[in-house]
Amino acid sequence: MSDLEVVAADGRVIGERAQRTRRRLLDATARLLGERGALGLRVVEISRESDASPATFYQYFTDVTEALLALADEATDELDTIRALVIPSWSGDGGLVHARQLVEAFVEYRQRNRAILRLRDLRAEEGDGRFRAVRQRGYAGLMSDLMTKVDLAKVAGRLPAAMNSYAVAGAAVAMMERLVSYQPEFERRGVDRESMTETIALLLLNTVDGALPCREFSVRSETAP
Amino acid sequence: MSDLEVVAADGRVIGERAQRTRRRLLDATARLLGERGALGLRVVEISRESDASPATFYQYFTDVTEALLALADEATDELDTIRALVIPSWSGDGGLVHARQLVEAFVEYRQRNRAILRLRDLRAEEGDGRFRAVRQRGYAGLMSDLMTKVDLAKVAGRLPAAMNSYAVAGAAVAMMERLVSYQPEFERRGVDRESMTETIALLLLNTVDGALPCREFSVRSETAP
DNA sequence: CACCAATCTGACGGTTCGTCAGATTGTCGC
DNA sequence: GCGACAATCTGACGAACCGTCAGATTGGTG
Repeated sequence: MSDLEVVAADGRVIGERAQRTRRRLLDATARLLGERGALGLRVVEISRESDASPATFYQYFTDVTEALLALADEATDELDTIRALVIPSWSGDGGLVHARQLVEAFVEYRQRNRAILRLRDLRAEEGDGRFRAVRQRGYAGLMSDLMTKVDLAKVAGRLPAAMNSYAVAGAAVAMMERLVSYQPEFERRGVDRESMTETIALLLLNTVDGALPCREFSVRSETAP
Repeated sequence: MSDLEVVAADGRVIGERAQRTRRRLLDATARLLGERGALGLRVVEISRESDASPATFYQYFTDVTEALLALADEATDELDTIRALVIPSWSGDGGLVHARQLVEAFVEYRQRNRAILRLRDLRAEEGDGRFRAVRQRGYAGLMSDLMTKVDLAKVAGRLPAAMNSYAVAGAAVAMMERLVSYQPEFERRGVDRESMTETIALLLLNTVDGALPCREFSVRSETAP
């Protein structure tokens, strides 16, 4: 969650002008992160791009990591808008449509914020608790919704009861993320984006809901006793 | 593939003593990468850890990135030993056993090399062609084997023909990788590692082979005309 | 032991980092 | 319009790291 009152590095609440400066610094950080990559970020360059002095940067952030955390926080907030797409039931004929919508929205979100999300996930996996908490917060809603679907499918016998819902939901998210990071590879292989989206939507449906409703492919399931 | 003749930064072939020095530098780089993370690597520190001067480091690598590339290359080579596990057929009762073996071997490999593989994948996704090539080389074999399985399942009607085999194989790998990166989260939730492995093995089987052979869960599929 | 090639390093100019004390800017009462 | 005060910004600095020389050290060979 973003702070209601924006504060400087020393915790002091800041005014309107300072907020604009802080914003310029954040925007420059995001831009340079995209251009130079995670390891190419320099405070001097961020300051230059923001028409500010390095000292100004340190007035709002104790270091580059803190600025990146703020950006990760903002990008994470956005994901909640996608959650609504998981709510409708995926059973029946409309299931694939819903799944496709989710995949498309997720990929678009992830693509648009790829640089900062990549960094957030790296730092989280490297064990930085702050980034881990942000990532956790971002996924919590989506994961929880997906787990509900998995549990329903388990009860209906379309998925084995032995499956761990959390692992299944995690795998589902992983598949969608992979679609983003492999997109250049896909294009190199001449596979168009739509076909990829469709495939992942099918896999998602199969993984989370246990059903593969296709014209040329029908599955009949028998529930457990 | 590793160079047959180890060379210095200027391309000169180096002798035995120099190779030991280079190895010390690489080992220190790997150690520090694990401790400090991708952004905490300093040439001075690598040198200190290796009982060498910074100048020595630059005799073997033009920069830190080149040392990391060498490490990524080594870690990538290892994956080929896992490939054999994908070969046996997953159809029938033994399928789950084979899938589980693959998941376990893959997770162990990925866990052991997590720091350098994380970095390799980050740099690859950031667009660095050298890291991208290494990653590509690492996945090529495994992906190709998985795609073969997907194609067989498609022909047998257990998977929709509309699915793109490359995307399915990519999704399968993504699921296994996620198991590694989420392991701390799993543990925090009190879910034991074995249950996770089992779930991913089931998903893998379902995703790549189109079958979910479980005691309390049976699927009957009708092939397309 | 003298020599040579391979290997290593001290030391340097250049850059970035993070932190002051002090300069600049904006606002408010008059 | 004009002080005065608080908020905001910055020049400048010591410390650390980077990457590169020329020259020192090492180990083997005749």
